[in-house]
Amino acid sequence: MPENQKEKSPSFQAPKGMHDILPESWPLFEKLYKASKEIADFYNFSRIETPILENVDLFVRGIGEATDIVEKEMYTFPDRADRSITLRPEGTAPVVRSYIENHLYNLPSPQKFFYSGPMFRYERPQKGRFRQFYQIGVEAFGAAEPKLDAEIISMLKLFLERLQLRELKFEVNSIGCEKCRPDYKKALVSFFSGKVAGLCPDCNRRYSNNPLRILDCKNSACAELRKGSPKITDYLCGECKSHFEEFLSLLNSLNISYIINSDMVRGLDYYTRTTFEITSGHLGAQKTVAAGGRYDRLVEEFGGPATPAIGFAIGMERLVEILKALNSDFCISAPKVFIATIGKDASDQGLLIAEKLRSKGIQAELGYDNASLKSQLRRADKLGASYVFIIGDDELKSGMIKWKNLKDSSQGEIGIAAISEFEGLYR
RNA sequence: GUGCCCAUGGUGUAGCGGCAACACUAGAGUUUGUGGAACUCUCAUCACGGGUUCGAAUCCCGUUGGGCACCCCA
Repeated sequence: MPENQKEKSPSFQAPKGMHDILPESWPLFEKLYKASKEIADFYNFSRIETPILENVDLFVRGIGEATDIVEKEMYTFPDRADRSITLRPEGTAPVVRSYIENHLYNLPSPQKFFYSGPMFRYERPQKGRFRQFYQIGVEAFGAAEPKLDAEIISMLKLFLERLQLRELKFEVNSIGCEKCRPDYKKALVSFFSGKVAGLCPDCNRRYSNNPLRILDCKNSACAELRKGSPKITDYLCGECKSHFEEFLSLLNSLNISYIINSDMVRGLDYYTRTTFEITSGHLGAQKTVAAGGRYDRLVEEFGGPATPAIGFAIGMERLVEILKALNSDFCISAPKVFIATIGKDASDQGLLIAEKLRSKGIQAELGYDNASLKSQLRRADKLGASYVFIIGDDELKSGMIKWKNLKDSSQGEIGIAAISEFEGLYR
């Protein structure tokens, strides 16, 4: 930066609700990626990556036309050939699309996938809620039995435990299938039919649009009015009921503590039977850290063979927020050696030595711009380097480089040619 | 999309109509080649745009961004 020359330039900002992941928090994101890859391997989930852009219809059909996401939260725009393109607001519909398009159902069943990447929702930003946010997701196709549901919850638990997160709440529910849910809806509507006047304006809208949503309204009047309302778990058909019961009993045998929240409703239309949500007390209103459920009808609805499926997604920023709150240690790796040089010739020699060391897998850093030896040492100290090599005219002449151990201040000399055998570098 | 709150160096704050201050961080230096301490110096068109005023960081309007809650969700 040239001094005294401040140019008048427009002040750019990241778009609303979008943020940079800076070097200081990247190690935490990396920790999540690493842990997810590890766990995915244990459970035989393989990596899949879908485009960030999809045709708008995929989400309209998949998530549901009347959902908030589709109605008001999608980034949808025409491309140059006037196709309607959407920045993916979630990961399940794209993976289902890929599963069908690439005929992955011809591979041995079940097929299990995981992915990670940015999602986009045009919402009002808040702590823990962004317009571009990152998710790690998991989808498993081709197994209907509750064993898979329980296994997936267990997988999620193991992942969270890897990150030392134990104070999380597991909530589970079953929202039935296309056979039993309509009966429940009817029962719910008739329960509320006499009470509509007392419900909040939002719930009046829900009453006709999506009565299930009245159940998780936070308005106290609505909470009062729904006391004694019919529970979905009492209306499950025989198959859904035994699926749910078996699922719960497997969670018990796996020693996973959970609570049944029969008011938990998912905002995406594709869910059937098992749904679940993991919440944290460390976040504000946006406390859901991971959520998912079964979607046994979606593959068929998209034109594929009837294939039961289940999946979940983890909100990375929210998890990172918790890790930060817990002061989770993460280290920025320090160079093993800092090469301080005096003069142009030494500086060039320093680059050669650094490159030689790096090619042997040793992390090395250099002084730049002819900074004084003092300031180079100061920087070496701040970076946390273990050793400094000092190269000046004398050293170039004699072929012997000075080394200094920054931890115990010991010093010594070593020949330039023998530098990569310097034993301190391998401790 | 709705309601409320906020915006001063890189960070955290003070200033409340009259010379923009403090702490920390970062960079440079303290007589010529040795870090961590001390000291010195450097780093702000007070988020942006307009208005009121002799005079605005301060008062008013708008914009942008952030936060809390709702809606909804990961």
